[in-house]
Amino acid sequence: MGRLMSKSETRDRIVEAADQLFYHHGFEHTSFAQIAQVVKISRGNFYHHFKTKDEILGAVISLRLNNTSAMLEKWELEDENPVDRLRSFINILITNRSKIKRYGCPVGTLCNEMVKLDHPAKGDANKLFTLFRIWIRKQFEQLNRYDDADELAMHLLARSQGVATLASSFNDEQFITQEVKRLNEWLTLYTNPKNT
Amino acid sequence: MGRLMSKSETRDRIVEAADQLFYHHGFEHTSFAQIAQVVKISRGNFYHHFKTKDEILGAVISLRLNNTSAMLEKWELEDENPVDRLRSFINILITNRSKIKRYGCPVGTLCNEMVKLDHPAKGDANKLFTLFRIWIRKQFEQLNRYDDADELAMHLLARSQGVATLASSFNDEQFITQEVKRLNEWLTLYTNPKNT
DNA sequence: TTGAATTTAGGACGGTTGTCCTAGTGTTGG
DNA sequence: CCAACACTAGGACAACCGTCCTAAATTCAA
Repeated sequence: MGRLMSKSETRDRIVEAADQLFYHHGFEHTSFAQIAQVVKISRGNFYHHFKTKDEILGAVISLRLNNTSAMLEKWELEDENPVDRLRSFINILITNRSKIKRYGCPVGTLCNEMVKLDHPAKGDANKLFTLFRIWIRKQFEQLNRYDDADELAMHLLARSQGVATLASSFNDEQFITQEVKRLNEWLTLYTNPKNT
Repeated sequence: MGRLMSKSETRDRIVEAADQLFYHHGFEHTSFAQIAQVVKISRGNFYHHFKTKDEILGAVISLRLNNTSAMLEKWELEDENPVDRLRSFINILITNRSKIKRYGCPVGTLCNEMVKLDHPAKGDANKLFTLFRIWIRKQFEQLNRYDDADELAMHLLARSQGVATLASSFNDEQFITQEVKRLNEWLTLYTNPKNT
């Protein structure tokens, strides 16, 4: 009767569904049953694709790492100078503002949960942050901020995280716009290469 | 044999244990069994003190609201001027840095979880943020920043949240010190009352 | 066309969860 | 001292969880 799907095809659909559900409702609060309902496969079928729930989590993190890498590389190509690239980073707050308002930052909230659960994948989830950290640091280095590039990168990351946390807690989208303006003003300070 | 404890006494011990466990492992991941183990009462005994788990959550939030209020009032009395009061606020990042490194901010992470669970107590948890928000706003108003007092309050809150999120994700205590220094420098800009 | 391999559905399983009931113990006021 | 009350322990309960097994359906190669 029904056509069977290739293993990898179904696998991808599972990972994509889990990705969304983990973001919307958290990892622990998402069950196999919910994922199965979205993907429209039977609960028992999971075992054929993933041995454990943690294995799905691993695949989701891996997917996000790939997507993030691709995004960062795209910015690297599209934008002429480091400041514009950093503005592209800041601008994801605007682009994703309605989702951020509802669910916060996908990276920050996942890391938060992993920390609370003391989950083995804690370190892998953090690689998402590290990806951004290194990329931002590189931009500041290109602005000749060799000494404090990493500090500036962490600062910018933290600012973004704070915006996402408060935006979702207060359900306030306008606050995102407000803070992005501040961030862009702050970034202007670093437009001109440092002298010395 | 053993002496019975008054209802309110046991109740308080339950709430305190739950408060810690919710902070360390999250609300959903904390079970009645775990709380019972800490308080050293039987699982079935809960029903006499709390009808549901959500009721415990309500009591925990209420406790935190009281503690926070008391802390803010104390700062209001102890510190001479608004800037020093704001520095007291910033300084909790230092005071609680080892716990923040391990578990993040108790307010932010709880609100995060409530949002993901779409929990009825979401609004109550957010009152914790609002408490800080109003208090910080008041300090900026006393610095004659009538127009943007609330914006500055939200900004300061967001900065603190970002620090807590990244500190726990990267398990980095030194980063807290680093950012607190930045925050204090930022605050210096507002030392002198605005002219107009 | 036949046989092996892949993909699927459905359900069993042991464990844990929050909730709730009941019997018994300790406490206290009359 | 006794009855009313407050508190507790232990376990029943249905529901759900992640995991895993088995058998049927589909696909594909020989």
